[in-house]
Amino acid sequence: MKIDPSSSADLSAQIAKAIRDAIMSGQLIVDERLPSEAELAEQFDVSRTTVREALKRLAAQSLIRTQRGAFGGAFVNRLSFEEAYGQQITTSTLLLSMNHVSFDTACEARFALERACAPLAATRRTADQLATMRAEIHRQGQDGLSDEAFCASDVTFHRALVDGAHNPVLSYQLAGAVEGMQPLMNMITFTARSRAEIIRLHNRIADALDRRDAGAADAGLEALCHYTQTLAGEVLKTREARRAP
Amino acid sequence: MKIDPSSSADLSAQIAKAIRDAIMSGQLIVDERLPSEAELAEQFDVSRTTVREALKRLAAQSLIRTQRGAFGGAFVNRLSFEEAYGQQITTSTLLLSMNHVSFDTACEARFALERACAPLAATRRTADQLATMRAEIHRQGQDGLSDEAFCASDVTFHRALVDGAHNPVLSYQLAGAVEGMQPLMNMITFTARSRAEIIRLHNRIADALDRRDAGAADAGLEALCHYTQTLAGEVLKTREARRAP
DNA sequence: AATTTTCATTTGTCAGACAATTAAATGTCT
DNA sequence: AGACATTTAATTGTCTGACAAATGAAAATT
Repeated sequence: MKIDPSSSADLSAQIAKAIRDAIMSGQLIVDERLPSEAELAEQFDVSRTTVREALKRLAAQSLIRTQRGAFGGAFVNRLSFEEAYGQQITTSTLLLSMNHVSFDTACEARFALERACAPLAATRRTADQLATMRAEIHRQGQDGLSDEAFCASDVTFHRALVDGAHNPVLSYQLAGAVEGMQPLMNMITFTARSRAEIIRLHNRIADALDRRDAGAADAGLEALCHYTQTLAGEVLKTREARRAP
Repeated sequence: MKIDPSSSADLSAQIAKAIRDAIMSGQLIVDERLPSEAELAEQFDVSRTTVREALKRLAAQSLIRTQRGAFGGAFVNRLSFEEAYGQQITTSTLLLSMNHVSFDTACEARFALERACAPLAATRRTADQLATMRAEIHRQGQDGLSDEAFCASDVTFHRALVDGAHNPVLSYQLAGAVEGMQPLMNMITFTARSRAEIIRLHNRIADALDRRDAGAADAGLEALCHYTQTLAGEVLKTREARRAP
């Protein structure tokens, strides 16, 4: 492996890219041990410091893991769904918060994706997922629940719905869409009346999945999407009125 | 900011987490300059080396960018859709290839998500997206096209469809689903007959979007999903028969 | 045979140095 | 005064050399 010294990029970035490419192309396979830092430093003709910075970049993407001690080293990491969820959520959250994505756009995307899961969930959902959804609906009706806790319960409810499709790839993709929206959802103040309406729609969706009725589940999600956007629209209108009376 | 020395994790990982949390919670805003490496080293009571490794971790996630020279430093980066696409694709690709995700599962997820875009694309697609789709269909019919080139054109076609929904959040999410599947799609050998059938279905979808007929577009995608899975099933069956005759 | 000790290897951290870059500050000339 | 060249200070990028900490293998001991 060699590095282009004429490139303007940092050496550590170039080395990270070279190793990343090797992993993605299959030249380095899962659990394979990379050469030691000292060996890599020699191969790339850079200092150990630079190699280490490159390895930290890869570790940040969960592409490698490191272990100290003799027979330790850096190993190609099997990217787990668990780790991938985390990264998806981090990226999605920041993407939404940093790019002035409107509530409507994010909401539309989230529910469009969630509705894609509905037919599969109607067919495949187990008693387990249904129980989670019912439990969260119950929690959402409790008195003294903060808006944050209500939103968190909402996320759990929807993740159970998505998991009902029993497709890990869908669950992974939806993790970003559902959890990434939480900060935006947290901006809404949920009145007792709006909570009641959301709970009603949640029940409608849970009932539909209970009956394995894909069409009804989809309609319930559509209604929930519409209601959420209406709610957000009202909150926004109120705020603007308060700012410029 | 302080660091827990009793924790087992690397100092650089802890520092990276502390800064990442500050960014995600809004304590550090976009384009804000972080303290210099020397200052951070003093604040966290570690060496500059360790701080640098932490910053490289954050840079790998596109959370910060660095600039040399006086008045340079590390700045909180506005995560662009562009950068997020890239990370999504990297993560999705590795996730699929490293976890023995079956073709059917990946295919199901991809088309479920894509069908979520269809109704929006039928309403909002511009002439631009339609032109891209038609052009790619034309390319797909050319003689002497390699399987890889055919797949690449397929990706472009589907991304145009997704972009037709004119929802950047959807486009971002689908980038992972569509492009992450490319290595799996590349494993299929496309015969002249199967290419013709795929082109027929692509035309059917493009026609539906042309007419702004959401139902027909959805049906076309469903048919394409089914055909793709059939095709993959046959390829798999052939390979197994060859391995154990 | 089981246990303890030693040892070599490897990553994690540190201190100090210098190169490269860059924008501001300063100086110089017209 | 304004345009241009030079200096300067701050900051990241890289290197060197060192030591600590962890860890599994091998050797020594019981």
